[in-house]
Amino acid sequence: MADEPTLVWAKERRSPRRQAPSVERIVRTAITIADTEGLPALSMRRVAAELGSGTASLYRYVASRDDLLDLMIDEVKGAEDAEVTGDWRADLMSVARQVRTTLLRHPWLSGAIPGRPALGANSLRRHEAALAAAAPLTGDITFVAGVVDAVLAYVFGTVTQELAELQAQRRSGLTKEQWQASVGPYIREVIESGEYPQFSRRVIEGVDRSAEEVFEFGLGCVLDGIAARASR
Amino acid sequence: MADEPTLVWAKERRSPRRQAPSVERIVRTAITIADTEGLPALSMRRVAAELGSGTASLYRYVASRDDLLDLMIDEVKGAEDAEVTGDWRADLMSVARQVRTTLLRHPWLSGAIPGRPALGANSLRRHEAALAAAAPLTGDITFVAGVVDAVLAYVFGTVTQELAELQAQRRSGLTKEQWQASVGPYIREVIESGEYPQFSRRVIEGVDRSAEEVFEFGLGCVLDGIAARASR
DNA sequence: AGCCACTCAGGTACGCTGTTCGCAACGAAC
DNA sequence: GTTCGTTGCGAACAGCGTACCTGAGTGGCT
Repeated sequence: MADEPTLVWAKERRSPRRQAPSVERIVRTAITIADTEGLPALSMRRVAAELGSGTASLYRYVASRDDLLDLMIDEVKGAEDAEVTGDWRADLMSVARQVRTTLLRHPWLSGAIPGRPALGANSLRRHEAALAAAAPLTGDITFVAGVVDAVLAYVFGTVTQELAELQAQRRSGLTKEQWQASVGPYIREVIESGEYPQFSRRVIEGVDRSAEEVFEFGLGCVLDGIAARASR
Repeated sequence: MADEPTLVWAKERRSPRRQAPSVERIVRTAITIADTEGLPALSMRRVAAELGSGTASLYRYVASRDDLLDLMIDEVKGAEDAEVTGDWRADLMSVARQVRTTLLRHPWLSGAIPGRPALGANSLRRHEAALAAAAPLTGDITFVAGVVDAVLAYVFGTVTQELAELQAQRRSGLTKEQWQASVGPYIREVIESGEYPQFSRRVIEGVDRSAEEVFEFGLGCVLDGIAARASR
């Protein structure tokens, strides 16, 4: 302390060793960024900036951006927690609805999942819960597995469809009105071409059901089919 | 009003007076690159190199990489061509199988679709075909639309699951054996933890069915469910 | 023939990305 | 006090999408 530099401003700014960004903080921050700004906006620099740390520091905790995505996916799946009542139909519906909510709450999720096996702890827990829900159907685990795969596949598929328009809208950077104004004429043109009679009927005559109703309808179909097969 | 169309398909193609790297050649080249090397390897420079042209030249025919992806998706869907016999079940199965084949033939497809509305000419044609296939079920177009959405959602979902492991394997750059050797111990550990009894049963007792069988089983469920709901 | 208007290929450059390397600063152990 | 492993991170690299601009080539006009 004796020979402290006399001029404060002559001192270089030594790195004050900021607080360490743990894996969990990194993942959580990445998730909020992806939630609010979309997957393309999620860069390592962006995460580091949000955390107030250096970019390179992240690589002490996460091997790569790809790994970070894997961690994000599993983290987000951890929010689900279904209880098993023994009524396979109700339980599977509950699992399906939870998966749907998660996918909708994190619009980037459906785009991040393809190409990655779901082997994280939370993915496994969810899978386990789904299997347990379907287990009362039969003792044949192969059948149960098939049922679970089918239900989860359906859920992922519908929600992906449901999100498509929303995502495209966001990507284009337009407001909802601007978007519809730019899509409308194209659709009208398609209809007027006369080449897509069923599609036209769907657009014109079809009742505009909410995404939730569409989801429940399809889910009902799948579960009905399962019930039919199980009782054979 | 400046009606700048946001949809690629709404933009009319300019007619190149001179023969040059046309849109079709660009799209086709991009598809082969994505097929053989994966989506991440698909860069504008890579496409230009393959075509023997300058990178910047591509932008005369394609507005952006994103637009190129839209065009690729629609191009690839053009290969499908289902005929309608009037037997809704057989016809829907045929549509479903064709969609599956397409998704498998182009492993990048399932990862490129999320976030994009399917409004291209070929997407519409396929949707039209699916609606026509389901039309004999009932006169209620809303019901028909729901059915088609459910079936296509299921197909997309299962194939995405089916591709997950394959894609991860490719991403890791390992051979099939190396991959299995690296995953195996982890799975064993998961099983031995005892926390996932149903999952363990599935792995140990479950019959290992082929991807095709899994697909057909789930498809059967969905169609059975539809049949049950239609007859009510 | 000479000129203009125009199209279009493509080199260059900018700002961004993921990721690596090596150094500086620290806490603990000796 | 010295050493040593650990940790934060500035700087740099290769590669990306793409906007800008130059120059070459073409067709129609005078």
